[in-house]
Amino acid sequence: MRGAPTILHLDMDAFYASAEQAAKPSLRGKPVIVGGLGPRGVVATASYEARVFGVHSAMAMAQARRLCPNAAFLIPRFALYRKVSDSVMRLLHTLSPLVEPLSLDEAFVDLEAGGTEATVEAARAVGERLRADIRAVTGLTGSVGLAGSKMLAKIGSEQAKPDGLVIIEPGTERDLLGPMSVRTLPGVGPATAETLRRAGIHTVAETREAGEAELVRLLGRAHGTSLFLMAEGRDERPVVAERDAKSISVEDTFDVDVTDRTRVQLEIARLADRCVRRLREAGRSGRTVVIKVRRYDFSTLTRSETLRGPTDDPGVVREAAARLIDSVDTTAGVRLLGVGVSGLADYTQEDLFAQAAQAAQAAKAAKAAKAAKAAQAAHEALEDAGHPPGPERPEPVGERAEEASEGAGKPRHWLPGTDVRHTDYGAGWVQGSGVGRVTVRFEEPWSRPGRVRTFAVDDPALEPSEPLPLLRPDAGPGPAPQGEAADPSSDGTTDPAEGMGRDPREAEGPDGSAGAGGGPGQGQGQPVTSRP
DNA sequence: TCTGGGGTCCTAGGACCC
DNA sequence: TCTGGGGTCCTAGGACCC
Repeated sequence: MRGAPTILHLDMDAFYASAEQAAKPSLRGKPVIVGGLGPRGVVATASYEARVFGVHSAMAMAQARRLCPNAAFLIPRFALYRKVSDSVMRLLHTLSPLVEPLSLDEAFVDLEAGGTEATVEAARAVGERLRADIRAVTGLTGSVGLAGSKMLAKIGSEQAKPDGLVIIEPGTERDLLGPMSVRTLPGVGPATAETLRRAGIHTVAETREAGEAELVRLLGRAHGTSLFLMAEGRDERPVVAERDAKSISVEDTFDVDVTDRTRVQLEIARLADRCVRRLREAGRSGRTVVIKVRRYDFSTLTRSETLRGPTDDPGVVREAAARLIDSVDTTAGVRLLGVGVSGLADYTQEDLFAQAAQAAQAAKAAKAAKAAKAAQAAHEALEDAGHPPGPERPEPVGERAEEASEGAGKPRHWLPGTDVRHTDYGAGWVQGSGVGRVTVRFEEPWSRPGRVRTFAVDDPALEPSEPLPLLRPDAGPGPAPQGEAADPSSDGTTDPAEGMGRDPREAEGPDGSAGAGGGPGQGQGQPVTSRP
């Protein structure tokens, strides 16, 4: 606990949905729901307009559609969010070297380590300037919490939402926390809340009164003690920058449960390859291979195997994963499969060869030993199950053959929300598709709301394209505008929400680039100030 | 049309070792 | 031949977070 509110927590407001609204002028002021669009998708982020209807993160997409049928439903565009996130994180690094990102849209900053004076006034000034800079650089809004600890800074940013700043002054923590729900405290989810509720504990004050011993009895050592400290407003966790990942994993939920054993094995092999690709991109290698299986009834299990040494060899990981799935009964159907690697080691350029050779050798040895064991186990299992042991080599079925040739025929899937470019109409995004047609809205982040046109899905004039930046790139020469764009127009009087919800029919034709507004380059802040 | 995908941390039991 | 006491590693599961 610090005597001054020098721990800052930034949380971007409805991040994915706001980014989509900034990118798509026709969606501003309207409900936007970003998430998986398949039959088993969930909501990643709902815009504030959609939240009014009761839509929230992690809700099944099907339910969101029932609650808010008129929303725009879009798939996430992580490439765009990462870019925006990077520029926000760069701004945070100008405040302090100690920045701890929690996700693409959230981070702690230790202002004290950045030399900010330890006073309420100085902290507030830094927080407000940051908010203005974020708006100027990204066109989006973020909320800021400032306090003497991480927990309270985070509670502060939550209270500040949307588009605000809250300071929790040191000394006021206990009184502030007392009446709040115990769910407010970090680490208290549905299960813990239920355990506490059964013990008659609902608020932070009641948690405090229960005492540490009782909390430890209810929740175990680590959880109990940390909860007691949090309830007292005591939180000494430091802001930690640059934490290395400890595991890397990939998983897929299938639209329909998979029962075919061959398909299960194929999917596991694909996931293993994807996982290794990610591993290599991160320049790491790992020693423990984990598979994850979620069955038809949502029950989930994991199986893991630790190799003799770290590897980033796709063959080694694929084979380990294959052995692991062999031990799992999937006959009733699986809804999800996953492959992960943990026990990560750095994989540096110098010892690349030595390490690779060593890992390969170790893996080989482990493989030989395990393979013998696995073969024996498999043999027994088969006999138990009443199957004749023997080399079953199922042929690929038709389904697989089709999948394999999918790339060649190029049947294009136009997913709602994705970027496209048309040779005549320019940049736009897919609004929907079906029965051989695709509907595209032609607009750019800095244009007025655009027009909709419909094409055949295989129209050669239509191509997938990259996300455009949210603010019009500076056309002129010279340095890119940055932080000190604390210009007077950033004081909140020109809200990016203005000019929203305009009738698309008013918009000018999709003649493209030279369109509306524009303004004298960037740094002015607002993504769109178009007016009638 | 119930329930994504990518992580972190903790617990607990058994193996193994000194 | 009734139970030692830790430590560490591995595996599996679960809670939680965004």
